[in-house]
Formats: sequence, C-alpha cells, structure tokens
Amino acid sequence: MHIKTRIEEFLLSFIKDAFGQNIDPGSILVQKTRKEFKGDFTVVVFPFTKLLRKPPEGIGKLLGEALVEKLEDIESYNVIKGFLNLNLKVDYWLDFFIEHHSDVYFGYSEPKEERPVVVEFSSPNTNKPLHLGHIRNNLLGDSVSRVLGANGHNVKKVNLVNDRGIHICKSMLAWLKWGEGATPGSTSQKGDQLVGEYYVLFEKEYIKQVSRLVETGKSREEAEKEAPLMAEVREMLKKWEEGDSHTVELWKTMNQWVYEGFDVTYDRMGISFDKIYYESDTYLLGKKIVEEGLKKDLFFRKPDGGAWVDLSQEGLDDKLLLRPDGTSVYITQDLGTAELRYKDFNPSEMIYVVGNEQNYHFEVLKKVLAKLGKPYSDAVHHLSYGMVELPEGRMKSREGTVVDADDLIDLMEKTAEKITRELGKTEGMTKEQKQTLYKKMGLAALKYFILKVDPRKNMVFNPNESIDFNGHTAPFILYTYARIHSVLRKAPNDKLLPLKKTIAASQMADKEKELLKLLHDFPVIVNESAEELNPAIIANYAYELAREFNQFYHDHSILNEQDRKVSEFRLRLASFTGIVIRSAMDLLGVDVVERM
RNA sequence: GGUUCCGUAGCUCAACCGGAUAGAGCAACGGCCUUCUAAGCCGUAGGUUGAAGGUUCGAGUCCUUCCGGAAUCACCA
Repeated sequence: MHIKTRIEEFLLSFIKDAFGQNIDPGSILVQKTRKEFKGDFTVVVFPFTKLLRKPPEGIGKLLGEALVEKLEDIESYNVIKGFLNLNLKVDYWLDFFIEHHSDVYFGYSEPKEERPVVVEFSSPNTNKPLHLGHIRNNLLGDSVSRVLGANGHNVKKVNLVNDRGIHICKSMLAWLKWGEGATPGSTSQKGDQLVGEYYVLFEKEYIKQVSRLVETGKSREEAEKEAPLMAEVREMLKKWEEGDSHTVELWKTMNQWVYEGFDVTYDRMGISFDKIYYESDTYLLGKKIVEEGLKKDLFFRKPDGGAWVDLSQEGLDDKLLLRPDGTSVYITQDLGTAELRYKDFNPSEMIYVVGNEQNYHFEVLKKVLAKLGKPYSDAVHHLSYGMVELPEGRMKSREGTVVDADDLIDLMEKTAEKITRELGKTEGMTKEQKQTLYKKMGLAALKYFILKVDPRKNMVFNPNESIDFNGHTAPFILYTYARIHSVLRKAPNDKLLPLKKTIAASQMADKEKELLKLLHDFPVIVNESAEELNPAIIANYAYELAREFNQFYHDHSILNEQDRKVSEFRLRLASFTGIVIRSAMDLLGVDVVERM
C-alpha cells in the first residue's frame, strides 16, 4: 500500500479513536511537501479545526506525535501554520530503492482478468490524407491504450474507417472528370495524397459553380443545392448504394490507394490496430437497429418518412436517425458499430477518441443507446480532445491551411538531422544508425509536443516556428537517457558490490534523495494517467524526472567518485532513472536512444 | 439566440479536483566545458491568473454577473 494511503487511513482511525469523530475521508489531504519546506509528505490540518475545535498548530502537533509513534516509516515532523510536514526515515527510501531499482516493469500493474477495454481512435475519412489534427487523435489513442495496458487492462485498439458517403464520392467524381487516369503509380504520389487532391479539386469547382449561380440571382442556399456538380455527386452516391458495379469498382480502387497511403503514415507514426472496422460494413446494421427502435415505438416517423428520436425527456431536441429516403446519417452507423463492437469484444468499456466538436453527438449517442435499453450504453466513453489550431485560428482544408501529417514528419526528421549534424556527436555511427536516430528523434519531438498538452484543451501549433529540440521537449528527455547510457557504458565491468544499506543517512545528498522521491512517484503517475485518460501527466512527469536527473548529474560525479559505495549507489540510481524514463516514454509511444 | 468548453509571463504550456510565496520551457540578458554527452547546469528579468462581486480559515480552481474566444444546436461526417 502506498505510504500516502497509509497515512490517510491512520489519521482516519486515529481521529475516530481519539475524538470519537468520524471524518470525511475526502477531507484528509496528504500531499508531497513543497521543496521550500523540510519534509517528504504534508498533511493539511485546516479541515480538522472545526470538528476538533482546536487551533491548527495544536492539531498538527497532536497528529504529528501520533504518526511518529505509530507509523514506523515516519521519523519526525514539523508544523508550520496549518501544515504538518512529515519526514520519512531514510531506510524507507533505501528499502524502496533496493526493491525496485532494477525492475524494468516498475510502475506497471499485473494484467487483470477482465473484459477488454476497446479504444477507438484514428477514424479517418478516405477522401483526404491525414493532417495534424489526425496526428493528435492517433497519438492520444495510441498512448491512452498503452497507459491502460500498463495498468493491467486488456486493451483492444480499433479503427473505424469512414469509407463511404458523399464526401468519398466527391473525390471519385473529380477523378473521373479531370483525373485522366492518374494513379499513384503514374504520378509517384502516395495514394491518399492523390485522392485528396481530387477532393480539393471538387470543392474548388463546386464553389465556382455556386458563385456563378449566385451571380444569376439565386440565393446561396438554392445555388448550393442546384449546382450541377452536387447533382452529379448525389447521383453517384445513389448508384453506389444500389451497388452499381462501375461505381463500386472505382470506389474500391480509390479506397485501396488511400489505404496504402495511410499504411505508410501509420507505420511511420508507429501506430497499429487490433481490428479495423469499415463504415460500409456497419451502416446497414445501424439501419436495422433504428428499424427495431421504430417497431418498439422508441422512435417515430415524421410525415415525410424520416425516422427521429425524441430526446426532450433527456433535455435535448429531436434527432434525425434515418433520412426520408431511408439512407443513413452519421449516427446511424455509430449505432451499428457500437453494437458490432460489443458483440465482438464484450468490453467493459468502449472509449472513443474523438474531437470535442462532437461532444453533442456522443451525448445523443449515449442517450439513444440507453433508450434502446442496450446494456453497453453506460460503457460508451467519449475521450474528447481539443482542436489543434494555427496562430490565425482553425485549420481549413479549403483554404489550404492544413498541416499535412507526412510533411510534418518529414520536416521533423530533417530538423533532427540538421541539429544533430551541428552538434557533431555521431562519429563512429553508421549511416543506418544515423538515419534511425534522425527518424526517432524527429518523431519523438513531434509526439511529445502534442502529448504534453492536456488532451481536453485546444492547442496552438505555429508552422513558422519549428518544434523545439531544447527545454521541455522529447529531445531533452532522450538526451538525458543517452547520457545515462553513456555513463553505464563507461562504468567498469567489475561486479558491483552487494546491494545493502551501505549508504548512511548522511551520505544521501539532497539531489539524490529528490531523484529517488520522484522515481517513487512513477506508479502513482501511471495510475493517474489511466484514470484520467491523460498522457500529458506522464509526459510532464518524464520531463520533471529528466530535469531532476540533470541537476543530480551536474552536481555529483558518478564514475569519478572515490568512495566506491557512493559511486555504485549513484550508478544504480542513474540506471533506475533510465529504466523509468524509458518506461514513461514508451507509454507515450516514444522510442528512446542510447546515443545522440 | 440556446447549450457546452476555454481565457494563467511577450509566446507555448504546468499548477497533485479548495491548500503554503502561481511554476516550467521558448524568446531576452548574464555566468559555467583540460573532469562521466553544454540537446546540459546556474542566475536576472518577466503575473492584479480576462473584469467585478460572492462563498470561507484559504480561491487560478467553486457560485453569480459581465467582457473576449471556440465548439455545437444539419436530411455533413
């Protein structure tokens, strides 16, 4: 049991015994002591003052005495205002060190016997290449999956590909009209990039048509409906739904191009899935579910034939579930995939990593599922994340301001190469090793840049300022790791002294203890990150740990230390830090490097 | 207009779900490499936490109002 919990539980029972008062467990607050005060953990005693009717200093003293007496690990205490600072015995920290310092799974929980947790992320449309927004989605989904796995959950990563619908037809139609038979092979382009160009082309031509119609005196709304291109693309969608062989053939071909392109990008990002769903496979099931709901009078038909659900009881409006012509809308297929996913995995939880622009959609989805009496309606959890914005605002594909995923990764790799060359520390490395280094470094910088921000918040990316490689960044953390490994490589090969409590209290320097305390936090961090589905907690922890190590490294020599016991203690401490840095970075999906 | 979310240093982000003097990085300025990797370390400067009230021992955090921004309220996905 964690020392914090032990302190909390002790206080709870102590106050009950001594004062006959039951205290709200939530009012007991044990936190790490701030650096400017002496102590390891701090109890805030203000909450007890009212109940016990004593001044805070008195209570602090009383509780401090009791803790020192009854909890073996606590050595001493001091009280400042309403804060009770507790000092743990040095042996507590050393025991912790001895037990865990070489454990590569430190911080990870044993796998639990339980139903799986399904994490859906990525969910691309097959009409355009991935951009920076998708990168955030993919990195979050991947990292959250890793973090949940580290907490013992049985995680299934799934992708739901949006492979049908009018937007897909737009690319197809434009390609037919203006493509002149271009293929990824003939243009040596990635398939997703190629298809994306035709989507943009469609939009351009469509806007031209609309504005021409507006000039002839039509309202914008009329113009948008009547533009010939829109009519053509509607016709194409209809043909697709009817199974027209030419249309379906073209659809298959172009989607295949896109998938091949996506695979390259996923591979570069180090993203993979346990199962891929296609909307074209699930939307029919969604329709069936809506039909069932209609039969049970949970939903209703409007005079034009559209199927609707009345959510006024739930505080929302009516919501369309099927168009009057019977074709499905977005939520229709989500009902289908939820059902399918539940049958496939029998999950305890279904997490959807989807942008916060769809908060309302998921609210509706949950309520519709509840109305249908689906057992998994409570299992649906929307991991809602904020948009990635440019300094001038949102990325807009029509205005060509999207930051392309492949381009950005290229840029990061090039920057990594340039900086590495300037520093000139890679003598002796082969060409392949250097290439691998640039790739890892560039990707690490990008991933960290995105994951260090609280997922719920919108974030800003400025394309004109390249992502930093100094300071609060992945390269800084990787550099720390490389430094550690440099020391480990240079350490003498002699057998280390047996690990005993050879370090006396007076010998553990402040920086060593601070480092040890931080390492001690790691399991709590991993747990918290999972509970909040927030990788940023791990990212920020990894930075703090690296910074603390660098201070320690700066102040104390490891290999040049004359006292062998001290030298070996520091060597093991460095190695332990390396293990935790690697684990933390792994949870972010970032590879470490041993040289840079 | 209704609903929801967000306003923290010039910029990008933290702040342990109400706790001690709001912390980092970047950018700026000044130090530290004959010693384990200077992608580092140390220091200086930078804040009325959008504004005003309120709740209490204590508010960046909770409540109210206002200001500013975003998302959504589609027979788009």
